[in-house]
Amino acid sequence: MAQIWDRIDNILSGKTGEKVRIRGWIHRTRSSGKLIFLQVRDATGIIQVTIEKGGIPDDEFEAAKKALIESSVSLEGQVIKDKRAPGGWEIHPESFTVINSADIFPITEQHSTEILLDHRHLWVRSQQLTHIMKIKASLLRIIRDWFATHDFFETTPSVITTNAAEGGATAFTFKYFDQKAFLSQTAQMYLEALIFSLERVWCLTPSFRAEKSRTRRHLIEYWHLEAEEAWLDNNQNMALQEELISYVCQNISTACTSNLEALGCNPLDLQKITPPFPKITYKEAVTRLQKKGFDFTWGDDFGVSQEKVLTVGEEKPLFITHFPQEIKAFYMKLSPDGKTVECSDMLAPQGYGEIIGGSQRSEDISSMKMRLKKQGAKLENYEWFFDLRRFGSIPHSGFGMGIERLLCWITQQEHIRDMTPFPRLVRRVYP
RNA sequence: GCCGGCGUAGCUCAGACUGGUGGAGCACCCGGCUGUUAACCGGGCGGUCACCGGUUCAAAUCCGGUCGCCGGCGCCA
Repeated sequence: MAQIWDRIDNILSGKTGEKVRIRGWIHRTRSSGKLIFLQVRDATGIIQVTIEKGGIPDDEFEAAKKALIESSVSLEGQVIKDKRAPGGWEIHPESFTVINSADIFPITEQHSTEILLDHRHLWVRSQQLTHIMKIKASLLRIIRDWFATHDFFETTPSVITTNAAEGGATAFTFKYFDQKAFLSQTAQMYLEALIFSLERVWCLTPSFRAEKSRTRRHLIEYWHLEAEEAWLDNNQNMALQEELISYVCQNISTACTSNLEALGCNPLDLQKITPPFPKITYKEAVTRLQKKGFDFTWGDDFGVSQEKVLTVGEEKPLFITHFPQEIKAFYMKLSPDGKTVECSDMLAPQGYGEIIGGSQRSEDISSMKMRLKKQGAKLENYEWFFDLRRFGSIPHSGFGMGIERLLCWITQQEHIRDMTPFPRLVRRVYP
């Protein structure tokens, strides 16, 4: 027999009739003897259920009174508009069933970071993480929309590889039958191979970095969005990035208004993110830092304090272009000056850090080989990559974005670990 | 990898400086309460003071070591 269940968000917006049937979990519970107040949660919201002694059969009343937080329940009753109820609406049940009477829930109002991470499988039920996961789902949907309407093909490269593109020292290695392989740090090289048939490609894959980073901006495993575009130079590459980020911010602002507000964000701030974004060269950034008293010379890379100073007061993300080749990857195209590369980092405002790194790609095999040798890389692993320059090479560019970094800035949260349900951190791989 | 902080009841913490019979709030259980918003009131349950060693008549407390967790930096998205 089919039963129709009402959604709590519909009840709270007054869209359902007077009699409703819901199922969910007890979020909070209070009792004053002959009156029980339950906050019941489903995937769409929370509503107060008020049960009077005598309003339902006595055994159901006693079961409801005894049920602890996170017990699963179903009930049927009248919807009443009442100012005293959180949300303005409540249900007065005629029948009430405890599906599973929960054990004592280990997470209470007071809790340390450690306990929350140890009980992550239960903490994912929290309002904070629920709002973030809903926004993340919207974020991914909006990104797919944008690429689909800009002539990109979504592709599915492997996350198992023999080249550690970022140098090798920070890649996870594992036994691949009788060979050694790495967990991917980037899909970029594979995307480059795909532009020769598809021209504009993108992908979303996990990337893995075996760096012992202990910061609020790092995950060992993160969702990496990467795109590669045939025929585009670095300026056109940046134009794509600012369009994409703006589109995402505009649409998140309207699609996730209540979730953003629940997290303490003002959705209108995201409306202000429109192209173009400010752009400065690495050289200008160095000058700015020196003027502010930093002991910083050409060739140094920016640390956290430098990034904060450069982005302070900015509403929009900031592009920094043309870094010295020595501090950037071997595959970036050398600029005409011979010292810098055609690249750009997009820094989020308020010190949320680099959210996108992009560049025009080198087509010069010998210069790439020279730079790889300096890193001590094994050139034979890159032969297939050089082949891409031997068979119809063209100008092309691409970029990579950390989804969780972007989400952390959009939701203005403290720590990147809350941007993913089961964060993998240096000292934490369970649960 | 470097620097710093923390570890006491299921949870959050006080007690440590100045060694002398381990505490509070929350959770949970029992009782009371028909409008609660982290409800409230009364009672109860609850401990290898992270672990190992040392000093001492006596160690949660002082000393040494180990382990675990958190924060920051570096590296990066």
